[in-house]
Amino acid sequence: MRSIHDPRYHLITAALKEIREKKGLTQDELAANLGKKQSYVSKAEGNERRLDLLELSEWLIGLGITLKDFLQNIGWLSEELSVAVPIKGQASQQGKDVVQKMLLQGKSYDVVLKNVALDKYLEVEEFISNKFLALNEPKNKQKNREAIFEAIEFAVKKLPKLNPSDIYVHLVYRAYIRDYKRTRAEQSWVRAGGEAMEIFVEKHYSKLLAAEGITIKALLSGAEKAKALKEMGLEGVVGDSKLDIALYGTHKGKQVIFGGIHSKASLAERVSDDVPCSVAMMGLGLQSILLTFDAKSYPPPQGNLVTIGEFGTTDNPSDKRHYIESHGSFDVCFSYNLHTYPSKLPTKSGKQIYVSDFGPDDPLPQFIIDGWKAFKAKL
Amino acid sequence: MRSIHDPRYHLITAALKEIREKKGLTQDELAANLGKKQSYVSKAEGNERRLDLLELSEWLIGLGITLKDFLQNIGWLSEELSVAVPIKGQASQQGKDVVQKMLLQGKSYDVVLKNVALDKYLEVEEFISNKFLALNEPKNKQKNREAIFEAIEFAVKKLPKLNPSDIYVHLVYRAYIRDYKRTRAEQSWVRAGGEAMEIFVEKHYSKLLAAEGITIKALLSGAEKAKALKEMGLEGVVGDSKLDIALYGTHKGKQVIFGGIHSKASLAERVSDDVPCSVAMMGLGLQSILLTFDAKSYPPPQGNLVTIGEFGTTDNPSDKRHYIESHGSFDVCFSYNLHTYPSKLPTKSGKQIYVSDFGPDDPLPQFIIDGWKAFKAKL
DNA sequence: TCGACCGGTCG
DNA sequence: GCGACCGGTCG
Repeated sequence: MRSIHDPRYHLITAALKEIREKKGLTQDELAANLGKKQSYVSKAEGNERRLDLLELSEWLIGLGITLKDFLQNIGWLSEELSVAVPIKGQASQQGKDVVQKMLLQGKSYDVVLKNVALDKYLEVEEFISNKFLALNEPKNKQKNREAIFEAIEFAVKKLPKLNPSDIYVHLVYRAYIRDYKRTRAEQSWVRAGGEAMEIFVEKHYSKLLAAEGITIKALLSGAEKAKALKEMGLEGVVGDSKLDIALYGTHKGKQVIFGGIHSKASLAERVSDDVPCSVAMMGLGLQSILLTFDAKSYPPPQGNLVTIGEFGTTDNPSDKRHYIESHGSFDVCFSYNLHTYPSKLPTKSGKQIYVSDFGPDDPLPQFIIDGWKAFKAKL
Repeated sequence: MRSIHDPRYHLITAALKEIREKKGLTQDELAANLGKKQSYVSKAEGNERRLDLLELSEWLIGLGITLKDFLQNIGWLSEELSVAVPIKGQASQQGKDVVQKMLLQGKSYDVVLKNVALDKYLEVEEFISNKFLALNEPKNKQKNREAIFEAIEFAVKKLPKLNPSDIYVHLVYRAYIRDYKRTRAEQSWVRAGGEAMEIFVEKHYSKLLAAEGITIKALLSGAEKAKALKEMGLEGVVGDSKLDIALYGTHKGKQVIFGGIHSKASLAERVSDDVPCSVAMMGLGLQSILLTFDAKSYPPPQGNLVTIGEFGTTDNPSDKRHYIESHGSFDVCFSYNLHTYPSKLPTKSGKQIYVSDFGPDDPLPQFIIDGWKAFKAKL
C-alpha cells in the first residue's frame, strides 16, 4: 500500500490543515512562507502529493510550530509525557458526571469528575487551555500565577459542585503540564501553582470578610511576610517563620492582625514547615488556619489518579491527620477535597479537619469571623 | 531542489543505516521486519527512494527504536532537555581543572571542576553513566538509591580533591537526568538521590567511627526512624519528628543512642522541617548535626551553574545561615560544598558552619567522637 | 503500603 | 538576588 492512501497519513495532513486554519493562514500565505506555489499546499493537504520528512519539517516552520509540538499534537510523541494529561475534547458525559480521558505514557485512563455537565466542562477546558497557551507567547505579559489563579477562579465559578481538589489537580495542574512550554512545566507549576492558590483564597473570601471589617491578604513577597510576622510579634521568634495569608480586623479605625492562613496544595512532609510558626501564633492567641486542596493522587500503575488526599481515614489516620487531631498544631484544618474524611468528634486535641468546597456552605468564613470576634473581645 | 538530494535528508538515511548496523541487522532482516523486499531497504538507505513520515515511523518500529529517540539522535528534538546535562566525552583539561561541557536547550555551557585530572574524570563519567544506564534495563534488580550511592562513592574515591557538592550535582545528578529513563528522572532523583546521600554518609564514616565504638546508621524506613526517635525519648514529642541518620555509642555492652544527623542535599525552605526535631534533641542533650551538600546552583540564563550554595556570606548571611549562627537550631552544620563560607567566629548562637570534603581533614568524625565522649561522661 | 525525598522556577 | 513553591517516585 502506498502510504499516501494510508488513513494514518491522512491524519497528518488533516492536522496540518487544521493548524493552518487555526493560525488564520490561507493556502496562499502558507505557500508564500514556504517559497512554493499555492498548488503545492493544496495538493499536499489533499493527499495528492506526498510530503517527506524534510518537506514536513519546512512546512512546520512555515506554520510556526515545532516538530515536537506537531508530533505530540498527532499523538506520535505521547509516550514521552509521563505525567498524566487530559486529552482535549475527549471528555464525555456519564450520568451526572464527566469522564475525562487522561493520557499517560501512551495509555488512556479515565478520571471521573462528579457533578459536572459536559458543556460546562468543555467551556472550562477551553478557557484554561487558552490561558496557559497564551503564557507561551513571547509577548505575554501576564504572570504565571495570575493565569493559574484565573483558571482556578473560572473553574470554581463554572463548576461549583465539582470537588475543588479535582479542579486544582485535574483541570488546572494537568492542563498546565500539557500546555505550558516556556520552561519546565512541573517546576514552573511548583513556583506558580502554590502562589496562585494563595491569590485565589484571598480573592475568593475578601468580599465576604470585608463585610465584617476583616481584610484577608496573601503575603506574596518576603517583605510582606516579614511585615505580617512582625505585626504578630513573631519576628525571629521561631527561626524564620512562614505564613502565607494574613488576617486583619478593624479596631478603633486601625487594622489589627489577628491570625493567618497556612496554605498548601498538598501536604507531604512539608506541612511540618508551618508547624513552628503555627504553634507560636496559637501561643499568642492568634488564629492559625491550615488550608489545603489535599491534592494527592497516585498515578498508574500504583494508583488510579483519584485525588484521595493524604489524611487517611479517621479509623486509620495518616501522620498528617495527627498534626491536627492529636498534636493540635493548627487551630483548624480546612480541606477543599471532598475525598478527605472530616474529623470524627471529639478529637484528642480538640482541633478538627473540615471538608468543604467554595460554595455557600463553606464554613471557613464564619470560622474566621468568630476568630476575629473572640480576638477583639480580648483587646 | 528535490529533498531526496538535500544533505539534511542524507543525515537521516545515514542515521537509519548506522542504527541498523549497530543493531546487527542485515538489509534482508530489516526488510523482513517491515514486510518489504530487501531492495526497499537498499534504495531508501541509498537515497534512491524517498521515505515519508509514515514509512519512517514503521522503519523505526522495525529497528526497535522510538521516534523520539531517533529524532533526538539526529538532533531534531535536542531542544527538549531543559535541564543542563553534561555531554559525554566532551570534557577537557584546563590547567589543573576539567571543563565539563553542559547542554541546555541546545546551548553549551562550561562548568569548571577544580583539581581534577581529565583521565580520572572520564573514568568516573563512564562508571556513573553505565550505572545509571543499567537502571533502565528491564531485568535490573539494583535499587536506584544504591546505584546513586555507588556513583557518589566511586567519584569521591577517584576525585578526592573535587568539591563534593560538584560531585553530587554535576557528576551524579546531571548524569542521572541524562541517562535515567525508566520514570521521570527528576522526580526519581528526588526520591532516590536524598536517600543515596544518607547511605553514603553511613558507609563513608562507619569504619572510622566503629574504631571508637560508635555506630552510624542511616534510617531508611519509617520503622527505623520511629525506633530511633523512641530510643531518644522523642516519640510523638514534636509532632512527627524527622531524623535521617542515628548515632549510637557502646556503653556497658549496650548500644546507646546519643545523637543523629539531619541530611539534606540542598536546604531551600526544607531545612525548617528538621528544626523542631533538632531543637528537641538538643534539649535532651542529644547531638544534632546538620549535614548538607549545600547543592544549589542556578541554571542559565539567571545563573552560571556554579554550586554557589544557599548560605550567603558571613557579611551578607541568608536566612539559612541564621538557622545555625543566630538561632542555633542545630549543634553544628557541616557543608560539603567548598563554595560555602564557613562561620566567622564567634557566632551569636555559638553554633557554627564547617566546610569540609570527605578527605583526611574532615572534622565531622572528631565532632561525633567528642559528642559521644561528652554524652558518655554524663551517663 | 503511604511516607519523605529535592531543585527549577520566577517573582 | 535569593526565597519558597510542590508532586512523581519507589521503597
